[in-house]
Amino acid sequence: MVAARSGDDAELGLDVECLAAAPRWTRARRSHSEAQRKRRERINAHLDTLRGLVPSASRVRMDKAALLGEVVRYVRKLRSEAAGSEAVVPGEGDEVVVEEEEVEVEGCSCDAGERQAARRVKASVCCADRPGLMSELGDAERSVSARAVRAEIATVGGRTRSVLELDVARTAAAGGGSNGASQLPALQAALRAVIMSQEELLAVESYKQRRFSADFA
Amino acid sequence: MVAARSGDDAELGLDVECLAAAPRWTRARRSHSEAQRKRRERINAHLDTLRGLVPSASRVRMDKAALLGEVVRYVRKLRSEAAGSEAVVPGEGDEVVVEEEEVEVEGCSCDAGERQAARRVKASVCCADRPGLMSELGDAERSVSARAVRAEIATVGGRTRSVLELDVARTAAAGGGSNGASQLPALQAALRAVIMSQEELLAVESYKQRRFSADFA
DNA sequence: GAGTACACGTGATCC
DNA sequence: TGGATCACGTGTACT
Repeated sequence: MVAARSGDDAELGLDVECLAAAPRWTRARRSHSEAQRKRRERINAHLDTLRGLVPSASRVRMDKAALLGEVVRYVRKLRSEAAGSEAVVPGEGDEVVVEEEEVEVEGCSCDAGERQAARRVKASVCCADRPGLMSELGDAERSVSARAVRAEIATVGGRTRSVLELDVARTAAAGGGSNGASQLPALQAALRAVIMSQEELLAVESYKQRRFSADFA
Repeated sequence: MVAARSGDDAELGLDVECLAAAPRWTRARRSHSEAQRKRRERINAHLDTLRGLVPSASRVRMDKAALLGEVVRYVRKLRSEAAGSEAVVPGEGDEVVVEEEEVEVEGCSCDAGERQAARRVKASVCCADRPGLMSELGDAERSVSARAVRAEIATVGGRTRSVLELDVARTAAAGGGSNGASQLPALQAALRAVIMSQEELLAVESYKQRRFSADFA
C-alpha cells in the first residue's frame, strides 16, 4: 500500500517482488486518488475557514469533531440571538401583525408557576415615521395590560417598523375589560388605531377616550 | 491492504502467499478500526445537525463539502446581522455610553455628498425601567438635533437598556446651540440627565430650562 | 505500549 | 462509461 508517501518501502517492495510486472498504478486508480485528495482539501479548507470564524475555535487548537461541535453551538447561539430581529427593515405598506410567540422548549428551563400568568406575543408595526409614535405604541400596549419585554425599532427613509415582544397578562381583570383570550384582537385594534390617519382615527375615537380612564388593581 | 472487507482478494492473497502466517486481524488493528468508525460517526452526527440548522442546506440534499460551504455563508450572514446588537441585555448598574460608530466601508457604497452632513453615533442607556422613559430619551436626542435611525430596547426584571443608532447633524445651526464637534458630550449629558433621580435632576435643571430657549448661530 | 487524530488509497454506489 | 461522493481500514505521528 502507498498510504503515506514516505512509507512506500515495505509493501510496494513486496508487490514488486512477488508479481513483478503488476501495473499497480493504473490511470484510473491515480485519477481516483487525486479526486479524493482534491475533495479532502476542499472540505478541510472550509473547516479551516470555520476555525477562524468561530471565536471559541480560534483560541485553542481543536479536534475536527470538537470544532464542528463548537460550530453548531455558535450557529445555535447566533440564530437564537437573531430570533425575532428578522424582517425589521420597514416595508412600503402600512401593516400591523400580532402573533403568539412560538415557545422554544429546549431543555427544562420552564418555570411552570409563572407560565400561566402571561403569554408572550410578538407585534410588528410598520408605518410612516412621526414624532410621538413610540409613545402612542406604548399607550396601545398599556391599553391591553401588555408589558414590553423587548423591542426593536428600525426607521429608514421616513418609514419605520417596530417589532415588540410583549408579555400580555392572562388574568380576567385585564385593563381593557376583555378576558385573556380576546386580548390579542384588542391589541391588534389598538395598534391599528395608532397607524390610522387623523380622519380614520376620528371614527374610532373610542380608543382615545379610553386611554387614561381605566383604573385597575 | 485490506481496505474493504470484500476486496481482499489481490493483496491479501499476495501477503499470504509471500509471508504465509500473517494474522491480518489482530486485536490492535480491530480496536483501531472501531475507534475510527466512532470518530467518523461523531463528525457525521455534527454534520447532520448542521444540515438541519442551516436553512439553505435543509432544503436539498447537499454535498458534504457544499454543506460546509453553506455553513460558512450562514455563519458569516448571522454574525454580520448580529453586529451592533450585542450587549443589549440590561446590566445591574446605570450607565450611559456614547461613541462614534465605526464606519464599515466594505465595498464602495459611500455617498460622499451626504457623508459630511451628519455622523452616525451609537448611544447605549441602561437604567431602571419606568413609564415615559422612551419619550424622555426622544427629548434628549432632539436636544442635540439627533435623529434615531435604529433602536433596540430590551427590558428584563424591571431594568432596561436602549441601544440607539443616531444620525447627529454636523451643521453649525444645530438645535442645542453647540457646534458639530461638541454635540457628543451634549448628547451624553442629556442622556445622563434622563437617568438621574428627581433630586439630582433639580440640581441640573439648567438642562431643562435650556431645552427650547437657546437660539444662536 | 495504549489512546487518539489525521491523511491516504480503495471498493462501492449513484448519476 | 467516467466522474463524483461516501465509508472503510490502514499507516503514521503525537501524547
